[in-house]
Amino acid sequence: MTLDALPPHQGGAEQLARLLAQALLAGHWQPGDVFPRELDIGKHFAVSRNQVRNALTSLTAAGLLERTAGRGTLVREVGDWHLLDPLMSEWMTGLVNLDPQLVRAIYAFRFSAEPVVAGLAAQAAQTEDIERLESAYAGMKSSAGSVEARAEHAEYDVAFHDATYRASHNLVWRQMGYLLRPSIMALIHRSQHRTDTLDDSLARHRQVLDAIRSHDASAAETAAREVLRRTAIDLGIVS
Amino acid sequence: MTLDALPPHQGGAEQLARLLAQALLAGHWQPGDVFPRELDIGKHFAVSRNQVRNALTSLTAAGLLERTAGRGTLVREVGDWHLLDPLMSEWMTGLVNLDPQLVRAIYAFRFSAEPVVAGLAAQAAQTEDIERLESAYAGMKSSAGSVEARAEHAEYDVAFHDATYRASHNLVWRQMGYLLRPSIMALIHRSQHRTDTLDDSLARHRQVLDAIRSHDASAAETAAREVLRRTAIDLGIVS
DNA sequence: CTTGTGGAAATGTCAGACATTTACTAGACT
DNA sequence: AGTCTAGTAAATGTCTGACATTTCCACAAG
Repeated sequence: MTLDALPPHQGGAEQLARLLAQALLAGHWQPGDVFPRELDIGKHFAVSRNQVRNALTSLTAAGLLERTAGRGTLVREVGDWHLLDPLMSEWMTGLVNLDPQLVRAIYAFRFSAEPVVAGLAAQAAQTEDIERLESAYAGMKSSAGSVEARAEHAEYDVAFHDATYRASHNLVWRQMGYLLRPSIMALIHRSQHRTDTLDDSLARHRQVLDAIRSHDASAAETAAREVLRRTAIDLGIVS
Repeated sequence: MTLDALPPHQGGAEQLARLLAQALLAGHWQPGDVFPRELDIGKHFAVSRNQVRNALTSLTAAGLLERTAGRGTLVREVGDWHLLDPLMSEWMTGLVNLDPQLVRAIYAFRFSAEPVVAGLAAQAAQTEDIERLESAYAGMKSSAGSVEARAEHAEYDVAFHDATYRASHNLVWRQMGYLLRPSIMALIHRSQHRTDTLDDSLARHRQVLDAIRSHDASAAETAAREVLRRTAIDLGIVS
């Protein structure tokens, strides 16, 4: 694989990093492939070697690449990617054709984890957590009608789930909020968002909110599972 | 806080990063404090500005620091730390006096997550997963007797739990194996490792192994909970 | 067949100058 | 007095060129 298929770029090393990362995430290179050399990348995109090195440092930290002096830069296999790195979430979020294997893996994780998190949230939620959830829910509701507000709706959707993770009041679970954004964005992108499915999704979110507000852990668990079942349908994972 | 209290260092930027990170993790600086300037760090440790910048890049990527041109380097608050970053695990592993709040947070996470993971592992485990678990269990057993083999025992303990996460065959859960090392190391460091508690721990691990081997998800869940109850006692979280 | 030696090619490191951003200070003007 | 506006200092960010180090490979000597 060469660099020729990649679009031009404009801006600093972060833009370059995003560009290269998304090419990797889209599978333009196979695991074990040698990645282009620093100087070639710099020449192709007309940036300094510094910028290239900064970008590659990010990709290496995210587990996408493996660099060794003398040998060059190799592409690591999917199992080694740091899916929980916030940078990864950012890169995945803007990607339209995310690898279906990844989408399914993230969904499977959420399906096993989020009920537990919702249960913890029901136990640990404070007033401010409830307020965050209510505010996000209200946003989802108000942006549910129009088609052009689907980006806004997605943001509120992300905010709702992130608020759930934060409400667990656990430092580790809280970190995983990052993972939600690409998952939900993929959801929004694939689903048609017909009015009935949106209403259904909204109702299920409300169940979660109510259960957490009344500190009912087991109700929160089952309600979270129901939300994710709806998600699975919209993602095309089950029918 | 100044740099004077830190031990000297020897080696590349990674060593320096570890040193500074461990100082941060130990709470030598408060959130919001200004971190020493690049040139001062370089002067103090007699390294080039490049090394310092490389080290600080790692700390920034891990969410420990926030850097802005003109203002300087600030220490971020605990909630922003990327606890799931593998580098963080590496830094925490070698730290003797880990913040008890962190130890408890990681333990609470494991207590809520690991039963689920064990359940998934029971459903998804292949032959090679079982073999990994058995090999780790055998290592734990063989190194259980002697006191001087406690480091070796810890490695097998880590390997056992890591194998459990891997056996879930989920790309996201698999990433979390990193988090186990500092947790288990803290455990080893604090517990006296008397023979009876070791035997008890071993027996509970065996329950998990058996449940996964026989693909009994709910048995694996309860067995994992039992392992973690033993862990909680040894960590001094409950009595 | 093995071993060693040299060179090519890649990433890693260094040093210095310069750019950019930020915060603060002093002064002019109203 | 108060407020806006240069101007300056100080920090991180960037560029450039040279050099160091590691790795691989080819080729020749034993």
